[in-house]
Amino acid sequence: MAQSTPPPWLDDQERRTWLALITVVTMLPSALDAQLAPGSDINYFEYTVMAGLSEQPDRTLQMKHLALFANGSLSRLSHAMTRLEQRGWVRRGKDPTNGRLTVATLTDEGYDHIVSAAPSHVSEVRRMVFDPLTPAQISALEEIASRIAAALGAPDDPFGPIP
Amino acid sequence: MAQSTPPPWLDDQERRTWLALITVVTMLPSALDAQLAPGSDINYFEYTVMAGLSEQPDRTLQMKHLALFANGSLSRLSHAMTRLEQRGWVRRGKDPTNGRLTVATLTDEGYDHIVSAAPSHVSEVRRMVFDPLTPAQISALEEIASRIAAALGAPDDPFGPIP
DNA sequence: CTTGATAGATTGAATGTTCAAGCCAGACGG
DNA sequence: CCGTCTGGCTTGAACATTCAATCTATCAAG
Repeated sequence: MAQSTPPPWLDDQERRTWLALITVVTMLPSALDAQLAPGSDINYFEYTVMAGLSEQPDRTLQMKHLALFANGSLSRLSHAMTRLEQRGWVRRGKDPTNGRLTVATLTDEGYDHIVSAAPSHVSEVRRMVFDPLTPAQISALEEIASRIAAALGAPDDPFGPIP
Repeated sequence: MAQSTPPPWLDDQERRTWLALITVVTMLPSALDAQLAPGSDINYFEYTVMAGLSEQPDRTLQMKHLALFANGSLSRLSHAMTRLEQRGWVRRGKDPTNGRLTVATLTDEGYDHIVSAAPSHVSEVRRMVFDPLTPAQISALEEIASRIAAALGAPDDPFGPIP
């Protein structure tokens, strides 16, 4: 009985799709950084961190959950926090209820800064991603990206279980 | 007459889509690197460079075109070539017909190496991207990613005009 | 010719990310 | 209690990428 072995190479359709996807995957991050840096002096990862905090009660979140939300390692977040802390946009402190947890807080200055950075950032996202797509394609993209994200091992809820 | 101003914020649907897309965009590169590094000692960018060369006549291409194909800057490529050259997988030389062009060539050792790295790489791409999707979704993704890539300013033909 | 301008490519310094090691507080078992 | 273990976080060094400066070969103009 012939074992059905997984098809080894990509066919033409898959090849074209892969090429287009990988182009987006490599160009989108630099495009986001390029838009944020001139006016706001932050990169996209730092933007995500601050935006994540701004939506939390007390604009505060534990490092671990923040890292998960921003799709980054704890180490990367820690370094980023050091930079943001030096600029006074963010603050770290021990969780009073549990001394081994660290919580990150967005300062007022940080809040002002992210609020001023947001509009042009959002409109750039819109221009690059949503404007070129039809409503049906946007809906299709949600499902497609979710499936790939799942195959990559992404957690279902970006904030994870917050006890 | 009310000017139709561009909608400032993302609605729920767009938000979910953006979240899923950005998760893919941030996780896919590290997943590709993680798969390649252990067995092959290269990152995805270096893989793309060598794979691109392997498909050219004489396994040779000019630096500029190679950079375009690999979605990277000339500087990034130059640094990568230095690393690959030190391992003997690639070679640089001046184009005899035009002394200010540099051509990159994949060596036999480089060819062997990329050939041995390819199967597991491709099957990982398949597992992460194509297996989770239906044929209709793959086809939709091609169009969607192409449109976004165009909005990001990607050239139509990844090899560009090669004179 | 000679000069200037420009495209292709390289280089080194600055910046950001990853990786591995280490630190500290609390939980757990004796 | 006391020691060990573990999870959360930080740190510094190694590595890759970006950015700006530089170099070189060609081309165009005078």
